[in-house]
Amino acid sequence: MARSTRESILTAAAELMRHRGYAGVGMKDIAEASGAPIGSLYHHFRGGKVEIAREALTNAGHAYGLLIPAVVDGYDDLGAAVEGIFAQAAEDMAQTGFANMCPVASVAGEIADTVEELRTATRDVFTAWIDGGTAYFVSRGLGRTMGRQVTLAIVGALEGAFLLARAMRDAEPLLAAGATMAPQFRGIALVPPAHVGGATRSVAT
Amino acid sequence: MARSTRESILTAAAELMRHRGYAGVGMKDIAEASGAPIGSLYHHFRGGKVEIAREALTNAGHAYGLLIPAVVDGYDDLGAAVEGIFAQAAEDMAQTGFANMCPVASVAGEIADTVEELRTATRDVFTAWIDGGTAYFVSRGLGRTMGRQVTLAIVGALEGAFLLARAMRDAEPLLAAGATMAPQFRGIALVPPAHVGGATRSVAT
DNA sequence: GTCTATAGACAGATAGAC
DNA sequence: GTCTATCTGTCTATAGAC
Repeated sequence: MARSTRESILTAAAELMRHRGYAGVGMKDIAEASGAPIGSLYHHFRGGKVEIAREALTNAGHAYGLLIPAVVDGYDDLGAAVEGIFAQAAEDMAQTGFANMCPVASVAGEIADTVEELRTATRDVFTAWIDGGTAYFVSRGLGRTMGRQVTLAIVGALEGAFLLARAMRDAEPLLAAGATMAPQFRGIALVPPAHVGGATRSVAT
Repeated sequence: MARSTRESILTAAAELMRHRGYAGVGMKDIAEASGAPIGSLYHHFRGGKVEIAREALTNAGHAYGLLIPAVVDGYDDLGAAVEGIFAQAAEDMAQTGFANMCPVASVAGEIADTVEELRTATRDVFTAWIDGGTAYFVSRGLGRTMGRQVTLAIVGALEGAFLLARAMRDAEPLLAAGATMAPQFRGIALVPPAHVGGATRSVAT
């Protein structure tokens, strides 16, 4: 899965931080999980823990940014698409024993006021999601303003519902979010996706 | 503000964890911020850091659970109320320099898979919010099913939008959430609140 | 570029004087 | 019930052999 040492360090860090956040993960944990000794971590990432986290979050963020468009590709009605996103998320969560999907969210709340370099990293990930989602919805025929608002609402509701679902070990918050947001958009048509299709959905990091 | 030593320890812990999460706050930090020496922390909380966090989160959770009903009290239309909640949240956030409103959310994502005692504490807080919110909306004339779904959706969307807003240092996610959810509920009437009025909105812990 | 050993600071927790 | 001194373990980071 991970060819280089560098890569295995990043995937190990992302996986650990997804579960335990930033401060809860030690360099020793990352070393053990990646199979690399501590020295290698500092050899590949001279910036230490912060740099590892920054790159791990950025990589994971890019991967997760593809998920929403991949799911929406299968729908031609915005309301149905929104419902599908949350239903898919609920299913994934239940299958993974309610572990959070994305390390970015786990870390973002913890470091927003303290580690500026990581705050900007999470901000950049969120911004990329929102800009990318907006562009995607525009390509599916929505107006730019509406595309952006829908993307912001979906991403925000997803992250919050994940938080509740993890703490409660129950998918109800995700389903309630979908059920509440979807009717609003029912009847709004999406034009067929322009690209050929490629992107497949993948849950694991 | 905080009379007893015990109380000042809990408010200091809640305030610190609101900004830095659980693992990011040390006992020494709590001691310094509360004015109590380390020994006092263990005298009052034999369970150590976990017990302090558990009680701090529970207390803060109760306080924040009153906020949504307090805001909604001022509205007689569900759509306007939903919009009001997010507008209010956006205003508060901007005023506090985008610090998260509630320590429960900051901590919940970090410990859901690792510190079971704190996970149940956050779960209990969320459950109390949802049950309390449902009961409140029922008292305002909504059906139980809809009241619960609306509460779940509001709480989830709020937490997620807070996360985005903190990372981005921008209130747009909160406003987008309100704008997206509100129209759905416009025209659904709320009967006047039963109680006399008392509860005033308070942002600080 | 890989890996070991360890420095130096700090964590959570405790004992016990007052 | 308050507070100090300290124990033990772990943290991030580094030095330097290979």
